[in-house]
Amino acid sequence: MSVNIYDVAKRAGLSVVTVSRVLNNSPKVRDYNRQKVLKAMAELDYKPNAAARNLAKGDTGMIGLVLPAVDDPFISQVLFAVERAVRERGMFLVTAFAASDEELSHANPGRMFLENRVDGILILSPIISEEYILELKKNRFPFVLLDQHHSAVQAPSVTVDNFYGGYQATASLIAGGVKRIAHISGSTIYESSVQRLEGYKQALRDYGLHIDEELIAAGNFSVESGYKAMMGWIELGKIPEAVFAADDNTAFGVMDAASKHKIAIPTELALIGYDDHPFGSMLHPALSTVRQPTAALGKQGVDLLLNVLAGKIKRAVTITLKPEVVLRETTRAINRPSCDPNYSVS
Amino acid sequence: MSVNIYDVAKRAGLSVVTVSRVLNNSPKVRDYNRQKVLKAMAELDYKPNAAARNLAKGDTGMIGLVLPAVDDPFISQVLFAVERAVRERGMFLVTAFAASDEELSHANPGRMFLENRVDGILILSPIISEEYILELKKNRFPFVLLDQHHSAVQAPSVTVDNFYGGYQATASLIAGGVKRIAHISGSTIYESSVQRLEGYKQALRDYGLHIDEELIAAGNFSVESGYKAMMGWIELGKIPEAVFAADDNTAFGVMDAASKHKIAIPTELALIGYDDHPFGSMLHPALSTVRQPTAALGKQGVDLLLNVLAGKIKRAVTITLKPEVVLRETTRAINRPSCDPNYSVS
DNA sequence: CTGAAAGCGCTTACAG
DNA sequence: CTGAAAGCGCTTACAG
Repeated sequence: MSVNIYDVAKRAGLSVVTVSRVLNNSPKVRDYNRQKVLKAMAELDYKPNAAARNLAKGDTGMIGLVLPAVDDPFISQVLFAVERAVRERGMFLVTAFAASDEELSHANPGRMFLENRVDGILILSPIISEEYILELKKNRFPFVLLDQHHSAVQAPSVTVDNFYGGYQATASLIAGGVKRIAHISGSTIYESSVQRLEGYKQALRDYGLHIDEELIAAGNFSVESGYKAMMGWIELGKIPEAVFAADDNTAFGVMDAASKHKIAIPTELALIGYDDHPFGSMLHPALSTVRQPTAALGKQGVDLLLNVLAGKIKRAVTITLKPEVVLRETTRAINRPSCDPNYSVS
Repeated sequence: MSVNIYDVAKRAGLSVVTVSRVLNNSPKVRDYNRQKVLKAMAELDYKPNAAARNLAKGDTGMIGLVLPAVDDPFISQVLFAVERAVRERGMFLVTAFAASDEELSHANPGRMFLENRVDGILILSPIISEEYILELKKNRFPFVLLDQHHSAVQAPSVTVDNFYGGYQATASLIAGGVKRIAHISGSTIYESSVQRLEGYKQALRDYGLHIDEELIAAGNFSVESGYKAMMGWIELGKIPEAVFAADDNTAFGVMDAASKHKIAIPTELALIGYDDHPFGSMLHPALSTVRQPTAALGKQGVDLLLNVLAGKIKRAVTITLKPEVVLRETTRAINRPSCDPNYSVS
């Protein structure tokens, strides 16, 4: 129907093999001939057919990304980073969103590798069944896990150190001179939530502070859960001096509750979130937070998958990235003696 | 390398044609034979090769979506809807994010159709050069515009009625009994911003209210622009009774400023946003807004593109969807005589 | 550096 | 309802 490699070859007065070589930037084509081919291509408005190419080469030039259908800045940022990395390598990104865990584990990614649609897949999801991963392994379908921890199954993955993030967030609060530091966790079915909580506890211990279970509230990464937790403490008359929220959404809820009850931030209540939600920097006061290395997560995930595809990876490698604390206005100045037990805030 | 249609045919004791028919759910295969093929496929763990299929059939089974690399609930929701619609039709979604207008108009979508990677593309972008669309038309590459208006170029598209949305938002404020209604616009390089502004003005006119240019601020769909606009009016001592913000981000900025200056919402200031950002319903008070028909936009966009691909569309059709006002707590009760000029709020 | 030939794994008329 | 044959548009050894 449309112009193909034979048309180009004929017009250039050369063979299809040469045309193919020009297409693939093979160095062994006489420059004079290369020009002839290029000219013929332009004149005929030739567009290579990806399907034919894939069939002949045995790959698809496409990478799949399985991710939750959730409007969340962390997810979005990783998605952008993955797409960019894939594009920069001349490939394309096929996205499969999963609205539910069920979809995630089965229907969606299944379709991709069952039809050889993509060369490999990246899986960005807080939860995914181990059986599913085992099936991927059994089928020898190349994949890389993003921001995911599986103790039982060995698989190539790129993760972020949530324990470190929780620890640093808490430590930066402590450095501001506060002592009664609360935490509102994320859903504890997620390993990341558990790790952030553990980091929080460890920081408290390391600085000789008491771990008060009443100041640890169960949240679920939502504005609402932050609001409710804070309201709970207010009603109890047990208002903490500082809150480490498991994510920025939760922190926004805390700010909302504090605002409603005229609790001044950061003087009466210091606050730090997690994820560096774009809103955080625009609020008054601007929210301190822990920034995840989303760009690196996406890029390194793609690189790792490409290495798996190239057969360069022998065993299950795990790359661990570190998040970074971003101090803005909801935490107090930290250039103070952070470990002086006699120091107290005026 | 892996098992192909011949292996299946041999094992089933039938020809590849029959196997192919089973693969394509052709009705003219004796059920007994169909079972034999299915059994052979299962036993061999056969996976059809998409590239071979595409090459033989002449299509790719993939739809491309070009969209801005922006973390915005409207964009995300349309993306989810498009992916779902594409998936429900047994196809796959290839996403191309554009970080800049330059990327949007050229590099990205160009790659998709230049290599016949997808059967057609959907373009979701506030701005896109007309030359680019013209080029798509010249190349006869199937595409559909989403939420985009081009006066000069005729193209199949699905849009949302922003004039209507702006009008209804303003009218619902008026119904609450307020008179001095301000507007903070979106970037006016976007047609949608202009339309919302026009709808606002028309509503004011229709209800006999004065259009005060000082109460129309230029924003840019950001929290910051809402904050600044509101702070501007506060400093001027010219605080409006109500604000129609061009989007929820802008409205959040207004809430932030109001909270800082202890301006009570909705009693002292009524407020309505646009887009139905998930945060809106979680704030206290919960934000009234205008909900965009994102699910329908995505679904109908895909349907339209599929019709274009099937050759069912003759000329440039434009489907226009209507947004819907969602009243929550930042606007006042509307069961009041909305058009009574003598009515005033206590 | 260039090209003839075979092959990638399907589908599509066509004939039976 | 079933199958032999040709074809989709490329790439890859192999030979020269």
